[in-house]
Amino acid sequence: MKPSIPKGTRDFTPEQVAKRNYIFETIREVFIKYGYQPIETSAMENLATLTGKYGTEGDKLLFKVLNNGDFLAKADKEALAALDSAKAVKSLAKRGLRYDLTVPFARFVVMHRNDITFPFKRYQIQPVWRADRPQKGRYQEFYQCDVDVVGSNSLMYEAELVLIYDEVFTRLNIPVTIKYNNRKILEGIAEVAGISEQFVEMTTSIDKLDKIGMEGVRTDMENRGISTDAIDKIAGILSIGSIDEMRPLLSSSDAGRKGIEELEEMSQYLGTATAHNTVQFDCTLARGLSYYTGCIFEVTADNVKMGSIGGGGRYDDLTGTFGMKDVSGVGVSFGAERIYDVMQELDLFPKSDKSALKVLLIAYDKDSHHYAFSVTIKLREAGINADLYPTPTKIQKQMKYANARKVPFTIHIGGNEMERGKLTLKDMNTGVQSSLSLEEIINQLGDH
RNA sequence: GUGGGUAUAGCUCAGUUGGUUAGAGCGCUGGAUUGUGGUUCCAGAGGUCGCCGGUUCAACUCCGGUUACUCACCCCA
Repeated sequence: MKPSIPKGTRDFTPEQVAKRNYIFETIREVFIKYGYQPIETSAMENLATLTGKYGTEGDKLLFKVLNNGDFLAKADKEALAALDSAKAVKSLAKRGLRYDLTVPFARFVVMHRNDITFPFKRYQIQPVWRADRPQKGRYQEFYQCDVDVVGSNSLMYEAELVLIYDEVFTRLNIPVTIKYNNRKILEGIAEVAGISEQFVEMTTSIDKLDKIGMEGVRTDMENRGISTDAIDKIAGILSIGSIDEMRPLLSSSDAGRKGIEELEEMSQYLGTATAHNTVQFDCTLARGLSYYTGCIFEVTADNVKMGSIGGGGRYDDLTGTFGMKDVSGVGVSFGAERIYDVMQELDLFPKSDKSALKVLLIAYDKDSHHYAFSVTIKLREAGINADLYPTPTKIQKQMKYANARKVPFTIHIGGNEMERGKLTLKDMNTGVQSSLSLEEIINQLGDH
């Protein structure tokens, strides 16, 4: 059969894995430095845990895991006869693949509440699955790097998460803009415009601003049934750039005032820190229809045309659906796949790879091949990534292999080397060869 | 869910208004080369032209269907 992989999935070559690990490790190091602890959850969740958490659209994108055994015997015969897939699936699949890391985390918190000390700071770097139509920068299996803290209302954490964004992208050498807003400010805008009941329509529309422009948003809001009066008011407020100018316009709204208060407190915490990237207030930032209730964040790469490479915010009642009330959380996510694409485009990956092979040994005959193997063992004991070509075949062929492996050094061992007890070390970049003892070679390669 | 595009060698792709034995580059294998690679030269292996049907004397080529992949929209990371 012709080999293939499911749509929206990918294989990764050794080179790609090295680059991806570089991103994951950088993110992980920063998370740990800020006091976050790792958790992991199973790829599969009970379907009931997942359904209803992502809206009707999200439910359609859940991967279901078919029940084992004679699953048809226990299936909902009526639903099957009626060809009602949505109804029948409940009796066919009791498990599904996780859609994001936030809902499994909420479940985790509730289930382990007795073992957790709050505020609980956790990070999680794992793949998630969505049965979406794949396209550029969008896959059915992709990694999320989430960092959240639950069990505290302190706006210190909002500031901390901004600093985490700043540090990660500084370390990765990606210039970014970190935008923030507050859901309560958007609520305030809706209230002032007199369309509180159309809040969801308004935010969905505003979220598209950078894509379709203000005129596009106006017509989109019209199509969603928002009055032109309200649209004028909303457009007027959105054109404002600073929190100070916004304050008087939202003074009549409780939510609006609270939102501004929260942003100011976050700014105070941030005030003492120096960010390397642009951190700016953007009242047009809306972030879809998710569960966010307070501050929201979004990160975009400067100089590259790409969707957001990170986002997150405050959610007041994430664990509520699992029966644990009044637990506030705030968190952000890093889009590892898109970060990879950005770094690839800007050529930001480090050239040297510590995990790559350092030296390949080449033997000229059977005797020296055995000798070379013992040298290989000694090099490995000295902590040097070393490999020996499996047979003492034609040198040309062995050198070709060395090139393919992109190894920076080769060690040649034949009768001459064995007699003199000195090995021939070749620098593959310069072509320079030198006759050295094993100790000298270990010293030289160990330094690099 | 809606709408485009593509499908030919392991990979990237050519293939003339339909015409007889379907090509190139890269890669692979062997050789030129008895202790030295990235360059060069020679030779070789490798294809039911995605699948099914239709039109035609004749289909990789035209038409219909189908499947897969892909891009964009919706939504999202």
